[in-house]
Amino acid sequence: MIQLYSTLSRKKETFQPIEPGKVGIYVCGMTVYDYCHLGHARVLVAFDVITRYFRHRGYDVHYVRNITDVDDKILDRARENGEDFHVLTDRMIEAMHVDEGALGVLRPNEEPRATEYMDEMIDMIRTLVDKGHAYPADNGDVYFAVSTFDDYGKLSRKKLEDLVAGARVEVQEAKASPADFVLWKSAKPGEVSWPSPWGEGRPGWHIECSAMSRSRLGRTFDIHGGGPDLMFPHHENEIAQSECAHEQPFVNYWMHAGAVRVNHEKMSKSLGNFFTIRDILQEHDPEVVRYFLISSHYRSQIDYTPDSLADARSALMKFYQALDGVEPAKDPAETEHDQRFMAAMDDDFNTVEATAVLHAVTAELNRCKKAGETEQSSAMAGVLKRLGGVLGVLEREPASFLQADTGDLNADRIEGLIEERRQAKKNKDFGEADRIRDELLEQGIVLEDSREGTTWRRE
RNA sequence: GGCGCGGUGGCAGAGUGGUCAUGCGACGGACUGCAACUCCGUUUACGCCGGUUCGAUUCCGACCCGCGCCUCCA
Repeated sequence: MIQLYSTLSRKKETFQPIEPGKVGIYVCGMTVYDYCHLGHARVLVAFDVITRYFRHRGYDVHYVRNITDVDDKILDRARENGEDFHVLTDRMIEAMHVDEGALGVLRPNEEPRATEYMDEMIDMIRTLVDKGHAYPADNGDVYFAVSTFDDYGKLSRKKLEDLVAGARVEVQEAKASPADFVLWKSAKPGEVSWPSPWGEGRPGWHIECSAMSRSRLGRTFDIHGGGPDLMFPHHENEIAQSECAHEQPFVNYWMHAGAVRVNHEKMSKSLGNFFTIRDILQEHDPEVVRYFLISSHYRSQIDYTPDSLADARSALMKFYQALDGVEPAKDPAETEHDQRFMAAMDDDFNTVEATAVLHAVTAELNRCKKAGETEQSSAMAGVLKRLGGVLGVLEREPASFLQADTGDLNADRIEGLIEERRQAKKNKDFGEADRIRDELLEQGIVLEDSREGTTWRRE
């Protein structure tokens, strides 16, 4: 039984799928006007791990993650760049796929784009207008009337009175109430637009997720996820739209990832302190970044500091060193480690406890290797690969991690020096042997002698 | 101001009403030509004050501190 924390109830609940053995999950993805940053990476990796684990547990997962490819920020950026907005969004979507691929994020089953669902959105807005939940305003916009939905605020636990009274809600004369939000924005001359019963315009941000999730997963589905800052207003508004249009529950479980901070400050677009995935991958192995992200619970806040990836690197180094030189068994028998791993992941996807299991397996693997128990070593390596695979790590050959990016000091040169050193050691010229080792160490190459010979890795 | 989350050992970071987190680091030992890796062992925790309890880091209340959302943001 998988327990997961639902933002709606603010507690862990036993996951009960609508259809036995199946999971429908919708996650709010990117607005594609810029490169993905670490906050995106966190959401991408969190839900990648969650879907991988559901599959590991035998569920048939239908994972939908949308792409917002039309909105004010996109249109503004395209105008600044002097390009068609489609050119911008296509480029950013491609970049996103490259970035998430580097982080080992598997592609969702579907990635619907807002611009492909205009008819569905218009249809839903029409339903909301017909039912009296929405109204066309004098300025040509169509707004959702928040006061018509009694449950408004149930996800974010906000009271409508507070929102209306709050000074930070945009004052917009066309709205009947300050808390109302836009479903359809009328276009000014020359702006990108689509035809609608209310005139030329474009959809508001929230309606796309209501329309696309209904189209891909149905009127009620299992899990809806997203970043922490989407809870309000975005997810709250999605609930209002969908439940008013359909008169049935929208989502059974709401899941939100924790925020990413940078040097103790929230990372955000408005603060301009965000690191893109590309920036980070300039200096760090993508698997290290992924491991860093799963080293904390997906709901907790994490703080990214320039050297916060060092721990993640050490841990992966340890795993890969243990795997090095062992042929992993293909499908080893289930062990108590598997049991412990699943118990951890069943408990709201506790990747931290799960990585502790990885360390336990590694320690056992090292003991077996030391004792020369080839078969047991192979089995343990197989278990380590299997469990790592559920988290999306340890899927490479050890050498590709341990010896990655050697720059101008290539493998042939390193191995040549190792051979020179071997000769020196044979002649008991330890001074020369140490000199070669120090020379390599200065360039970040660590040598490790064992009975079988000398191996090397990046520091 | 409203709503919500959190304060764990040198650091990172889980978790639990009463024997272990885990990793990094430190210390001791084994291994090694010396190292590195690995193994064995040791070490230091639960913001503050009350309450409930045989017993609380874990439950309850107050307090202090930090953070998030309330505005585009994952």
